Order: sequence, then structure tokens, then C-alpha cells
Amino acid sequence: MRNILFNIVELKDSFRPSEKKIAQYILDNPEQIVDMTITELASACNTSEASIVRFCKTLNLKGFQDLKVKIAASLAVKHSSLDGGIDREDSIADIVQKIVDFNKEAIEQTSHVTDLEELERAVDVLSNAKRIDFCGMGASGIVAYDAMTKFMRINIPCNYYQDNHLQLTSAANLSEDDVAVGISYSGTTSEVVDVLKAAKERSASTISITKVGKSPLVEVADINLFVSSQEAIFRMGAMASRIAQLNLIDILFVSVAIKKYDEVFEYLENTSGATSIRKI
Amino acid sequence: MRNILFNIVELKDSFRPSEKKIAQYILDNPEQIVDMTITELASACNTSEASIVRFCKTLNLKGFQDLKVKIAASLAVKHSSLDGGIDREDSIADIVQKIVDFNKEAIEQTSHVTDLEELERAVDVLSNAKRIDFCGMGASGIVAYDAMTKFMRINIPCNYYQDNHLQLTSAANLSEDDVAVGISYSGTTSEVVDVLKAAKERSASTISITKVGKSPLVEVADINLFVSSQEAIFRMGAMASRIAQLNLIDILFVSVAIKKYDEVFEYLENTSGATSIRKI
DNA sequence: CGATTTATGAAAATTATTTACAAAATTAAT
DNA sequence: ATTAATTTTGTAAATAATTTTCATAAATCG
Repeated sequence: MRNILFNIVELKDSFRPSEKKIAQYILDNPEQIVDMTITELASACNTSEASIVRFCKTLNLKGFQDLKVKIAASLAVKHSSLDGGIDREDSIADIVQKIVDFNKEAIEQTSHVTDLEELERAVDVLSNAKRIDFCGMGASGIVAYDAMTKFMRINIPCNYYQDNHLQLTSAANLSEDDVAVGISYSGTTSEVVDVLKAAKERSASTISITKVGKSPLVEVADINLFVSSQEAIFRMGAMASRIAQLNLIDILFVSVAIKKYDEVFEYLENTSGATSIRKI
Repeated sequence: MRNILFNIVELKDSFRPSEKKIAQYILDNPEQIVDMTITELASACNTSEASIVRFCKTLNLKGFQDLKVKIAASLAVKHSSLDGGIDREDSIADIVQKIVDFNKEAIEQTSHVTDLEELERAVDVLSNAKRIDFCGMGASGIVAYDAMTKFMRINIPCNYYQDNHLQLTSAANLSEDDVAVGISYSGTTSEVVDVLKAAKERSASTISITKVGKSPLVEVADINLFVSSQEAIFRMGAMASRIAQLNLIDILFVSVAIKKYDEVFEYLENTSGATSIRKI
């Protein structure tokens, strides 16, 4: 996890009031922070040292010193110019460059908002799953579908249904050895939330994949995985986030495959043969 | 500000004995320093806190905290390592970093293998299309599906069928104002080739999306778009290529949307409203 | 509206950093 | 080789910074 400033922007909405003040001050004066003491920062933010420390802990940092070090590191990295967005004056070459930068950035951000411990837990339950149900609607359905095609390859029984009734029926038949993965960029898709609730009722493990921050889906899931919530470019729905989600699926898949290396190796050989008959 | 580590190397000869020990330790373990206290560093260097402080002053730094901040900033220069591939000894953090690098690389490659003129032609025919059929099997089906969900948003009638018979039926009903987009990583998927052949028979425009190189699909399509063919990591199917393909779809979509800016603007507003009722 | 949870800051406790100073080591001069 | 001067160093005290505790205030919930 590297760019702490970006992290702060992302989490801003979920901060407590005093934390918001601190976040704002830091984002307004990042280069000053590294030269300030906790007491100076506290008074500059009209808050207390304790709140600064809590703020650091909220960010999963060891303490104020850690914050300073992370900010110093963040400031040393320069950003590609994605700010302007895409407009009608842009040439095809411009658009290619911007979309490329944008999608690369979305993937990069994933690693910054990824909680490795949470990821590890997800890999654990997925590795031990007797069956996995992937659930997502609309664009997130693509991600769920992609996940299914991948995990099928290593012989883990898994489902993805487009129809919410089928999703619910399937979830209602899960057991405690099974896993339901709910994918929703906003975290508010009621169908997905309902499926995870149904899965939970059956004592199955539940994993969410959403944008950073609180949401109904995050509330209901046992394990929460996040992708970046920056969707500034052009006026369109969750475009880059979908690539970030797929990137996360790749990570989960490879991690599970590595964990089950010996048995999986064989399956990959088999399915590689299967798709070489009908290349995709 | 100069890179402090570089600075230390330069000044090394002019240091006092105890300072040399400190300098050596810092250069040997720069990433550890930022997590150490002055006491820890002193004992690690077999010297005293006072010497550390003097060392900092020698470097014209305010003190030990300043040293940590400067080192953190120096370390924030990037290092990506894709060489080794992923193996069972890799930690979760390693896997995350490698997949992230890998997928970013796949996207970056897209822009290098993209023929802008060919892309421009593709954008032209897509912009003028009365109807678009997207066709792909397996993992490429995900890309076709994604493309459909996007182009639907700007009110271009389009189809994606999983069933090859339906794909062929749909293609058989295309006219010369329509476009068929065939997606296949290898370019050899017979179903996709057949669909484009059927489309061509009906005088529809045909676009292929494949890895670079000759293939049956490239032979049959009017316009050929390529993604990079690097698939070195881990032993698995076209994993990163799918992200590269999606990136290409993003480019096509945004380019078409920009081209039809005025009318499209309104549609995006509408569909944005539609999905805010049911957030994905 | 009361009960419970959550958020906050003052102050205490802890920990880290810096400084002062004396001892040790080194150097230079006889 | 011995001594004085100088430089370097570590200990311990002083200072400063950070973290924790805890009581209270604010917000939220039933």
C-alpha cells in the first residue's frame, strides 16, 4: 500500500468529523505535514493530539510518525495527468493515451486500497470452498462471470446466474463450507445484498467486492475487498472500476491457484487442452 | 531536494568513524530505517543516539525525524518486477504486485500495437452503425458482453448472444449499415470466424479484436484491432489479454461517444439516472 | 424522551529525541 | 615517549513528542 494521500481522499466520506478536518488539512498542505509535530497539526486542525493518533490508526498506520513517513513517500511520486478528463477536442491518439493511463491508474489504485489481511482471509475461504457462488448485476455481472470462468478452470464448483431468482435459489442451497461472492461497485445493489444475506443465513462465508467505503453490501459480508472509487474521467458509469474489479479477481484466482498448487496444476493442464480444441 | 541516500554515499568519506557505521547501515537497510526509533538504530549500528543526531546534523537535517522523512521520499521511486512470473513461494503481497504490474503492462502494450488509422476506421463504422453485433466465446464473451452494455448506454442497438446459433441467426439479419465485431484472443475461434463470415455475406462491416499476428479471424475482418500477445505469467489462459481487450473496448466506446457527443450526452444522462435507481 | 453508542479532548503516561557533559580516543608538539 | 590539545564518542539528564486513558459531550437509536 503506497499512496497515502490517495487513500485519504478515498476514505474521506467514512471519516469522523474531527478526522475529516484532519484529512482536509493534510490534503490542503501535504508538504507541510512532514515538518510538523503532532501538537502543531492538532492545533492547526483545531482538534486534539488524540484525534490525530486515532486518525492514523483509522488509516491502519502505526502512528503519527508513520503518517509523516507515508506522506513523504507519497509526495515523492509524481502523477500522470489524468485530471482534465476527455473532451471532444481530443484526437483518437489522445483518447487512447488517456484511457490507457486511466485504466492503468485504476489497477494501480487497487493495490493501494487493498487490505492484505482481508485478502488473505478471502483467499483462505475460497481455497477451502466446496462451492462458490458469484453474484453481480449489470456491469458487475461481467466480473462475476469472469470469476466463474476462472475458478471453473481449477475445478472448484461455482455458479454465476444472471437471473436474480436463480441467484437466490442457489444461495439458499449453500452450506457452511461454501462461499458467496457479492460484486457491486456501489455496494448498494439490493439483489446482490439479498443474495449475500441468503448465503449468510445458510452459514456460508460471504465476500464483498465494492468501492472503498461503507455500504449495505459491506455491512452484510464477512470479508470485504475494495477497489478504488475514482471515476472522474468522462461522464460514464463505473468504467475503470470494472477493470479494477477484474484485476482483483485475477489476484484472487492466482492466489487460490498458488495455494492449491499441486492439485490445480493438473487442472490447468487439462483445461488448457480443452480450450486448445476450441480456442477463445 | 537531492536524494538523501545518494547524498550519504557522496559524503561517506568525510564522515567520522561512528557516522560511517551509521551511513553503512542506512545504505544497507534503507527501508528499515523509516520504521525504527533512534534508539533502535543506535543499537543496530553499535553506536549511540547522540551520534545518530550528530550524523543528521552533519547531513544538514533538522534531526532524526527529518532523516526518516527524507529517506522515505528517496525510497518512493518505483520498481516493478515482472521477470520471474508467479511461483508458490510468493506472498500475497508479491502476487498483488505482480498481477497489478502485469495487467498494467498488458494495457500499456495495447497502445503500442494499436494502429491509429485502423482504430479511426473502426470508430467511424461504429459511429454510423444502425446496429452492432458483438461476438465472442468463453473469456472473450465477457468482452463482447461488456461492449454491449457500454454501447447500449449511448442508444446504439446492439446484441451479444452466448449461443452460437443465435449469434449466427442475428448475423444473418445484418444489413450494410450494421457492424459485426468478432472478439477472439487467438483469432482462431471458429464460431466467431463463422459469425463474421455470415455478417460479411450480408455486406455488414466487420471488425476483429485479436492478438497481434495473422489468424483466420483477421483474414475475414475488414478492420483489425490488436492487443498485445504477451501472456508469460503463470500458466493460465488469456488472462491479461482480456483486460487489454476491455481496455480496447473502452477506447472504442469513448471514441464513438465523443464523436457523437451531442446526442450521446443526453443518453448518458438518461442511463445514469436509470442505473441510479438500481446501482450496479 | 431516555438509553446506548460513538466521538472527542484534557491530562497522564509513555516513549522518543535532543542536549549537556565528561570520558575516551586521537592527534600534534615537544 | 609524554603531555596537551583536540576531536570523537557514549551516558545520562532534560526536553519534547507521542500515545493512552478516561471522563464527558454529542449523536444515534429504539
